[in-house]
Amino acid sequence: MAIDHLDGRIIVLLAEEPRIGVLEMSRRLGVARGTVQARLDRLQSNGVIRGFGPQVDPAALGYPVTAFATLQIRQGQGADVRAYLATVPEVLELLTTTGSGDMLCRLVARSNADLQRVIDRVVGFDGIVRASTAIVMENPVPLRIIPLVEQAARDREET
Amino acid sequence: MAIDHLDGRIIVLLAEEPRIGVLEMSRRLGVARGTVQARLDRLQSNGVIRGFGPQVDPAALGYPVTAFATLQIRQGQGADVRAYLATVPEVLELLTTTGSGDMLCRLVARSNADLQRVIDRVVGFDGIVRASTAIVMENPVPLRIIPLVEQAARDREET
DNA sequence: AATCCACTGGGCAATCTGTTCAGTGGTACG
DNA sequence: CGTACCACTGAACAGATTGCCCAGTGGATT
Repeated sequence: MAIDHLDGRIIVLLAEEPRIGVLEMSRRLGVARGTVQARLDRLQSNGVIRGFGPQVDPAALGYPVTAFATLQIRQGQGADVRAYLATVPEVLELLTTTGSGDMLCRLVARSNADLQRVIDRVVGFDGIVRASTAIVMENPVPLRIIPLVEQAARDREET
Repeated sequence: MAIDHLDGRIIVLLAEEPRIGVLEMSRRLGVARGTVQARLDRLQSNGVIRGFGPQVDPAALGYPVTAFATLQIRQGQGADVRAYLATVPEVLELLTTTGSGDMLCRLVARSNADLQRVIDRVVGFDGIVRASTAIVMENPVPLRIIPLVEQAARDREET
Protein backbone atom coordinates (compact mmCIF):
# COMPACT_ATOMS: atom_id res chain seq x y z
CA MET A 1 0.00 0.00 0.00
CA ALA A 2 2.75 2.44 0.87
CA ILE A 3 5.31 3.18 -1.78
CA ASP A 4 9.01 3.68 -1.31
CA HIS A 5 11.40 5.97 -3.05
CA LEU A 6 12.10 3.60 -5.92
CA ASP A 7 8.40 3.15 -6.58
CA GLY A 8 8.05 6.90 -6.61
CA ARG A 9 10.84 7.32 -9.10
CA ILE A 10 9.33 4.67 -11.34
CA ILE A 11 5.98 6.45 -11.38
CA VAL A 12 7.55 9.84 -11.99
CA LEU A 13 9.69 8.45 -14.79
CA LEU A 14 6.66 6.84 -16.31
CA ALA A 15 4.73 10.08 -16.09
CA GLU A 16 7.48 12.05 -17.76
CA GLU A 17 8.16 9.58 -20.55
CA PRO A 18 5.25 7.20 -20.90
CA ARG A 19 6.74 5.52 -23.94
CA ILE A 20 9.74 4.39 -21.96
CA GLY A 21 10.28 0.66 -21.61
CA VAL A 22 11.19 -1.41 -18.61
CA LEU A 23 14.74 -1.87 -19.84
CA GLU A 24 15.40 1.81 -20.31
CA MET A 25 13.88 2.52 -16.90
CA SER A 26 16.18 0.05 -15.22
CA ARG A 27 19.12 1.79 -16.88
CA ARG A 28 18.02 5.24 -15.75
CA LEU A 29 17.27 4.12 -12.23
CA GLY A 30 20.43 2.07 -11.91
CA VAL A 31 18.70 -1.13 -10.89
CA ALA A 32 18.20 -4.49 -12.52
CA ARG A 33 15.46 -4.90 -15.08
CA GLY A 34 13.83 -7.63 -13.04
CA THR A 35 13.52 -5.25 -10.13
CA VAL A 36 11.70 -2.62 -12.14
CA GLN A 37 9.49 -5.28 -13.62
CA ALA A 38 8.64 -6.69 -10.20
CA ARG A 39 7.93 -3.22 -8.82
CA LEU A 40 5.69 -2.39 -11.71
CA ASP A 41 3.76 -5.62 -11.37
CA ARG A 42 3.34 -4.96 -7.68
CA LEU A 43 2.21 -1.38 -8.20
CA GLN A 44 -0.36 -2.55 -10.68
CA SER A 45 -1.73 -5.44 -8.64
CA ASN A 46 -1.75 -3.11 -5.63
CA GLY A 47 -3.99 -0.82 -7.57
CA VAL A 48 -1.62 2.09 -7.11
CA ILE A 49 -1.23 2.21 -10.88
CA ARG A 50 -4.64 1.64 -12.37
CA GLY A 51 -3.50 1.62 -15.94
CA PHE A 52 -1.94 3.52 -18.76
CA GLY A 53 -4.96 4.63 -20.69
CA PRO A 54 -4.57 7.41 -23.23
CA GLN A 55 -5.17 10.87 -21.83
CA VAL A 56 -7.60 12.44 -24.22
CA ASP A 57 -8.11 16.18 -24.35
CA PRO A 58 -11.81 17.03 -24.67
CA ALA A 59 -10.91 20.41 -26.14
CA ALA A 60 -9.04 18.77 -29.01
CA LEU A 61 -12.09 16.62 -29.57
CA GLY A 62 -14.20 19.73 -30.09
CA TYR A 63 -15.41 20.18 -26.53
CA PRO A 64 -13.49 23.17 -25.22
CA VAL A 65 -16.03 24.22 -22.58
CA THR A 66 -15.93 22.61 -19.14
CA ALA A 67 -18.45 23.23 -16.39
CA PHE A 68 -19.37 21.88 -12.99
CA ALA A 69 -23.00 21.40 -12.08
CA THR A 70 -24.14 20.98 -8.50
CA LEU A 71 -27.29 18.92 -8.49
CA GLN A 72 -29.81 18.48 -5.75
CA ILE A 73 -31.51 15.13 -6.00
CA ARG A 74 -35.00 14.26 -4.87
CA GLN A 75 -35.03 11.78 -2.02
CA GLY A 76 -34.73 8.21 -3.23
CA GLN A 77 -34.01 9.18 -6.82
CA GLY A 78 -30.27 8.96 -6.49
CA ALA A 79 -29.85 5.65 -8.28
CA ASP A 80 -32.02 6.75 -11.21
CA VAL A 81 -30.13 9.98 -11.62
CA ARG A 82 -26.81 8.20 -11.58
CA ALA A 83 -27.91 5.67 -14.15
CA TYR A 84 -29.25 8.41 -16.38
CA LEU A 85 -26.25 10.69 -16.18
CA ALA A 86 -23.97 7.75 -16.95
CA THR A 87 -25.61 7.61 -20.38
CA VAL A 88 -24.80 11.21 -21.23
CA PRO A 89 -21.45 11.37 -23.03
CA GLU A 90 -20.84 14.96 -22.02
CA VAL A 91 -20.89 13.93 -18.36
CA LEU A 92 -17.24 13.21 -17.70
CA GLU A 93 -17.55 12.60 -13.99
CA LEU A 94 -20.20 12.31 -11.35
CA LEU A 95 -19.67 12.41 -7.61
CA THR A 96 -21.95 12.35 -4.64
CA THR A 97 -20.98 14.75 -1.92
CA THR A 98 -21.93 15.63 1.59
CA GLY A 99 -25.07 17.65 1.71
CA SER A 100 -28.68 16.66 1.32
CA GLY A 101 -28.78 14.55 -1.84
CA ASP A 102 -26.11 16.54 -3.55
CA MET A 103 -24.12 15.54 -6.56
CA LEU A 104 -21.31 17.21 -8.41
CA CYS A 105 -21.15 16.74 -12.13
CA ARG A 106 -18.33 17.55 -14.50
CA LEU A 107 -19.54 18.48 -17.97
CA VAL A 108 -18.07 19.46 -21.29
CA ALA A 109 -19.69 21.13 -24.27
CA ARG A 110 -18.83 22.29 -27.79
CA SER A 111 -19.43 25.94 -26.93
CA ASN A 112 -21.11 28.13 -24.39
CA ALA A 113 -24.25 27.90 -26.46
CA ASP A 114 -23.93 24.14 -26.63
CA LEU A 115 -23.54 24.04 -22.87
CA GLN A 116 -27.14 25.09 -22.61
CA ARG A 117 -28.16 21.98 -24.53
CA VAL A 118 -26.04 19.77 -22.30
CA ILE A 119 -27.36 21.34 -19.12
CA ASP A 120 -30.91 20.96 -20.31
CA ARG A 121 -30.25 17.36 -21.02
CA VAL A 122 -28.73 16.84 -17.60
CA VAL A 123 -31.05 18.78 -15.37
CA GLY A 124 -34.13 18.00 -17.42
CA PHE A 125 -34.17 14.58 -15.86
CA ASP A 126 -36.91 13.97 -13.38
CA GLY A 127 -35.46 13.52 -9.94
CA ILE A 128 -33.20 16.54 -10.07
CA VAL A 129 -34.69 19.23 -7.91
CA ARG A 130 -32.28 22.04 -8.45
CA ALA A 131 -29.02 22.64 -10.26
CA SER A 132 -26.44 25.37 -10.29
CA THR A 133 -23.68 25.53 -12.84
CA ALA A 134 -20.26 27.09 -12.80
CA ILE A 135 -18.32 27.41 -16.03
CA VAL A 136 -14.62 26.73 -15.86
CA MET A 137 -12.52 29.59 -17.16
CA GLU A 138 -8.98 28.65 -16.38
CA ASN A 139 -7.20 25.55 -15.19
CA PRO A 140 -4.19 26.76 -13.24
CA VAL A 141 -3.50 23.28 -11.86
CA PRO A 142 -4.54 20.56 -14.30
CA LEU A 143 -5.37 17.23 -12.72
CA ARG A 144 -2.09 15.93 -11.37
CA ILE A 145 -0.78 13.24 -9.11
CA ILE A 146 3.00 13.48 -9.19
CA PRO A 147 3.40 15.82 -6.20
CA LEU A 148 1.28 13.47 -4.14
CA VAL A 149 3.32 10.48 -5.28
CA GLU A 150 6.48 12.25 -4.24
CA GLN A 151 4.92 13.16 -0.93
CA ALA A 152 3.85 9.57 -0.33
CA ALA A 153 7.32 8.30 -1.21
CA ARG A 154 8.86 10.85 1.13
CA ASP A 155 6.56 9.86 3.99
CA ARG A 156 7.67 6.28 3.53
CA GLU A 157 11.33 7.23 3.65
CA GLU A 158 11.02 9.24 6.82
CA THR A 159 9.62 6.26 8.70
CA MET B 1 -9.22 18.21 -34.96
CA ALA B 2 -12.21 16.00 -35.63
CA ILE B 3 -11.73 12.28 -35.34
CA ASP B 4 -13.20 9.60 -37.54
CA HIS B 5 -14.42 6.16 -36.69
CA LEU B 6 -11.02 4.52 -36.99
CA ASP B 7 -9.47 7.10 -34.68
CA GLY B 8 -12.25 6.42 -32.22
CA ARG B 9 -11.68 2.70 -32.33
CA ILE B 10 -7.96 3.20 -31.80
CA ILE B 11 -8.58 5.29 -28.71
CA VAL B 12 -11.14 2.88 -27.31
CA LEU B 13 -8.85 -0.06 -27.91
CA LEU B 14 -6.03 1.78 -26.24
CA ALA B 15 -8.22 2.57 -23.27
CA GLU B 16 -9.34 -1.02 -22.86
CA GLU B 17 -5.92 -2.58 -23.24
CA PRO B 18 -3.25 0.05 -22.71
CA ARG B 19 -0.45 -2.46 -23.00
CA ILE B 20 -1.43 -3.31 -26.54
CA GLY B 21 1.09 -2.61 -29.27
CA VAL B 22 0.69 -1.03 -32.66
CA LEU B 23 1.01 -4.39 -34.40
CA GLU B 24 -1.68 -6.07 -32.35
CA MET B 25 -3.94 -3.06 -32.83
CA SER B 26 -3.57 -3.23 -36.58
CA ARG B 27 -4.55 -6.89 -36.43
CA ARG B 28 -7.64 -6.24 -34.34
CA LEU B 29 -8.74 -3.30 -36.42
CA GLY B 30 -8.07 -5.04 -39.70
CA VAL B 31 -5.85 -2.31 -41.11
CA ALA B 32 -2.18 -2.04 -41.95
CA ARG B 33 0.29 -1.38 -39.19
CA GLY B 34 1.50 1.77 -40.90
CA THR B 35 -2.01 3.15 -40.85
CA VAL B 36 -2.40 2.70 -37.12
CA GLN B 37 1.02 4.17 -36.58
CA ALA B 38 0.21 7.20 -38.73
CA ARG B 39 -3.13 7.71 -36.98
CA LEU B 40 -1.53 7.50 -33.58
CA ASP B 41 1.15 10.00 -34.53
CA ARG B 42 -1.49 12.33 -35.85
CA LEU B 43 -3.68 12.01 -32.76
CA GLN B 44 -0.72 12.81 -30.57
CA SER B 45 0.55 15.77 -32.56
CA ASN B 46 -3.04 16.99 -32.78
CA GLY B 47 -3.16 17.00 -29.03
CA VAL B 48 -6.17 14.71 -28.97
CA ILE B 49 -4.06 12.17 -27.13
CA ARG B 50 -1.98 14.06 -24.60
CA GLY B 51 -0.04 11.09 -23.41
CA PHE B 52 -0.10 7.74 -21.73
CA GLY B 53 0.87 8.62 -18.21
CA PRO B 54 0.19 6.13 -15.45
CA GLN B 55 -3.18 6.55 -13.79
CA VAL B 56 -2.42 6.56 -10.11
CA ASP B 57 -5.10 5.92 -7.52
CA PRO B 58 -4.77 8.35 -4.60
CA ALA B 59 -6.65 5.93 -2.36
CA ALA B 60 -4.06 3.22 -2.96
CA LEU B 61 -1.42 5.76 -2.07
CA GLY B 62 -3.04 6.26 1.30
CA TYR B 63 -5.28 9.19 0.44
CA PRO B 64 -8.79 7.73 0.34
CA VAL B 65 -10.64 10.95 1.10
CA THR B 66 -11.50 13.33 -1.72
CA ALA B 67 -13.10 16.72 -1.31
CA PHE B 68 -13.94 19.78 -3.33
CA ALA B 69 -13.36 23.20 -1.89
CA THR B 70 -14.96 26.29 -3.34
CA LEU B 71 -12.73 29.24 -2.66
CA GLN B 72 -13.52 32.90 -2.84
CA ILE B 73 -10.45 34.91 -3.64
CA ARG B 74 -9.72 38.47 -2.62
CA GLN B 75 -9.53 40.81 -5.57
CA GLY B 76 -6.14 40.77 -7.24
CA GLN B 77 -4.84 37.87 -5.19
CA GLY B 78 -5.67 35.25 -7.78
CA ALA B 79 -2.14 34.73 -9.04
CA ASP B 80 -0.76 34.39 -5.51
CA VAL B 81 -3.38 31.86 -4.53
CA ARG B 82 -2.74 29.78 -7.64
CA ALA B 83 0.98 29.78 -7.09
CA TYR B 84 0.51 28.78 -3.47
CA LEU B 85 -1.98 26.01 -4.06
CA ALA B 86 0.25 24.57 -6.77
CA THR B 87 2.79 23.85 -4.04
CA VAL B 88 0.37 21.79 -1.95
CA PRO B 89 0.64 18.12 -2.96
CA GLU B 90 -2.86 17.33 -1.76
CA VAL B 91 -4.28 19.80 -4.26
CA LEU B 92 -4.90 17.58 -7.26
CA GLU B 93 -6.62 20.17 -9.41
CA LEU B 94 -7.44 23.83 -9.36
CA LEU B 95 -9.90 25.61 -11.60
CA THR B 96 -11.18 29.12 -11.82
CA THR B 97 -14.87 29.38 -12.45
CA THR B 98 -17.47 31.97 -13.21
CA GLY B 99 -18.40 33.97 -10.18
CA SER B 100 -16.56 36.73 -8.42
CA GLY B 101 -13.04 35.45 -7.86
CA ASP B 102 -14.13 31.89 -7.40
CA MET B 103 -11.99 28.82 -7.60
CA LEU B 104 -12.74 25.18 -7.34
CA CYS B 105 -10.16 22.96 -5.74
CA ARG B 106 -9.94 19.19 -5.73
CA LEU B 107 -8.29 17.83 -2.60
CA VAL B 108 -7.33 14.50 -1.15
CA ALA B 109 -6.46 13.54 2.41
CA ARG B 110 -5.40 10.52 4.43
CA SER B 111 -8.59 10.55 6.50
CA ASN B 112 -11.45 12.77 7.45
CA ALA B 113 -9.34 14.01 10.33
CA ASP B 114 -6.43 14.62 8.01
CA LEU B 115 -8.72 16.56 5.71
CA GLN B 116 -8.90 19.21 8.38
CA ARG B 117 -5.15 19.64 8.19
CA VAL B 118 -5.27 19.90 4.40
CA ILE B 119 -8.11 22.37 4.45
CA ASP B 120 -6.35 24.50 7.02
CA ARG B 121 -3.29 24.50 4.86
CA VAL B 122 -5.29 25.48 1.81
CA VAL B 123 -7.66 28.08 3.20
CA GLY B 124 -5.16 29.41 5.69
CA PHE B 125 -3.46 31.25 2.88
CA ASP B 126 -3.93 34.97 2.87
CA GLY B 127 -5.99 36.00 -0.10
CA ILE B 128 -8.70 33.44 0.39
CA VAL B 129 -11.77 35.16 1.73
CA ARG B 130 -14.10 32.27 2.23
CA ALA B 131 -14.15 28.57 1.56
CA SER B 132 -16.76 25.87 1.61
CA THR B 133 -15.91 22.22 1.36
CA ALA B 134 -17.86 19.22 0.17
CA ILE B 135 -16.56 15.75 0.91
CA VAL B 136 -16.93 13.20 -1.82
CA MET B 137 -18.78 10.10 -0.72
CA GLU B 138 -19.28 8.08 -3.85
CA ASN B 139 -18.01 8.23 -7.39
CA PRO B 140 -20.78 6.77 -9.56
CA VAL B 141 -19.09 7.93 -12.74
CA PRO B 142 -15.30 8.02 -12.43
CA LEU B 143 -13.54 10.43 -14.72
CA ARG B 144 -14.07 9.06 -18.20
CA ILE B 145 -13.67 10.06 -21.79
CA ILE B 146 -14.62 7.07 -23.91
CA PRO B 147 -18.32 7.93 -24.34
CA LEU B 148 -17.30 11.37 -25.54
CA VAL B 149 -14.78 9.90 -27.95
CA GLU B 150 -17.44 7.63 -29.36
CA GLN B 151 -19.81 10.55 -29.64
CA ALA B 152 -17.20 12.63 -31.44
CA ALA B 153 -16.44 9.78 -33.83
CA ARG B 154 -20.15 9.34 -34.49
CA ASP B 155 -20.62 13.04 -35.19
CA ARG B 156 -17.86 12.86 -37.75
CA GLU B 157 -19.44 9.85 -39.49
CA GLU B 158 -22.83 11.48 -39.76
CA THR B 159 -21.41 14.41 -41.70
C1' DA C 1 -4.75 14.29 -67.12
C1' DA C 2 -1.65 15.21 -63.46
C1' DT C 3 -1.11 15.45 -58.54
C1' DC C 4 -1.77 14.59 -53.88
C1' DC C 5 -2.90 11.71 -50.09
C1' DA C 6 -3.94 7.72 -47.31
C1' DC C 7 -3.62 3.03 -47.14
C1' DT C 8 -1.64 -1.60 -48.17
C1' DG C 9 1.63 -5.28 -47.79
C1' DG C 10 6.16 -6.45 -47.66
C1' DG C 11 10.90 -6.54 -45.80
C1' DC C 12 14.91 -5.27 -42.77
C1' DA C 13 17.93 -4.73 -38.67
C1' DA C 14 17.76 -3.45 -33.98
C1' DT C 15 15.55 -3.65 -29.86
C1' DC C 16 12.65 -5.10 -26.21
C1' DT C 17 9.73 -8.44 -23.75
C1' DG C 18 8.58 -12.38 -20.98
C1' DT C 19 10.66 -15.72 -18.62
C1' DT C 20 13.86 -18.46 -16.25
C1' DC C 21 17.99 -19.31 -13.57
C1' DA C 22 21.65 -19.22 -9.91
C1' DG C 23 23.90 -16.34 -6.63
C1' DT C 24 23.94 -12.65 -2.85
C1' DG C 25 22.69 -9.99 1.12
C1' DG C 26 19.52 -8.57 4.71
C1' DT C 27 16.07 -9.76 8.08
C1' DA C 28 12.69 -12.23 10.90
C1' DC C 29 12.06 -16.09 13.89
C1' DG C 30 12.53 -20.27 16.45
C1' DC D 1 23.03 -19.42 16.12
C1' DG D 2 21.00 -21.52 12.08
C1' DT D 3 17.15 -21.61 8.87
C1' DA D 4 13.94 -19.68 5.93
C1' DC D 5 12.23 -16.02 3.44
C1' DC D 6 12.48 -12.10 0.49
C1' DA D 7 14.20 -8.72 -2.73
C1' DC D 8 17.67 -7.72 -5.81
C1' DT D 9 21.34 -8.72 -9.29
C1' DG D 10 23.19 -10.19 -13.63
C1' DA D 11 22.77 -13.18 -17.25
C1' DA D 12 20.69 -15.87 -20.81
C1' DC D 13 17.13 -17.30 -24.35
C1' DA D 14 13.63 -17.40 -28.02
C1' DG D 15 9.97 -14.82 -29.75
C1' DA D 16 7.78 -10.65 -30.72
C1' DT D 17 7.66 -5.77 -31.66
C1' DT D 18 9.46 -1.43 -33.17
C1' DG D 19 11.11 2.14 -36.32
C1' DC D 20 12.01 2.64 -40.86
C1' DC D 21 11.92 2.15 -45.76
C1' DC D 22 9.83 0.94 -50.16
C1' DA D 23 6.60 0.28 -54.33
C1' DG D 24 1.92 -0.14 -55.69
C1' DT D 25 -3.17 1.05 -55.48
C1' DG D 26 -7.35 3.74 -55.29
C1' DG D 27 -9.90 7.92 -54.46
C1' DA D 28 -10.28 12.82 -54.47
C1' DT D 29 -8.67 17.39 -55.88
C1' DT D 30 -7.20 20.66 -59.17
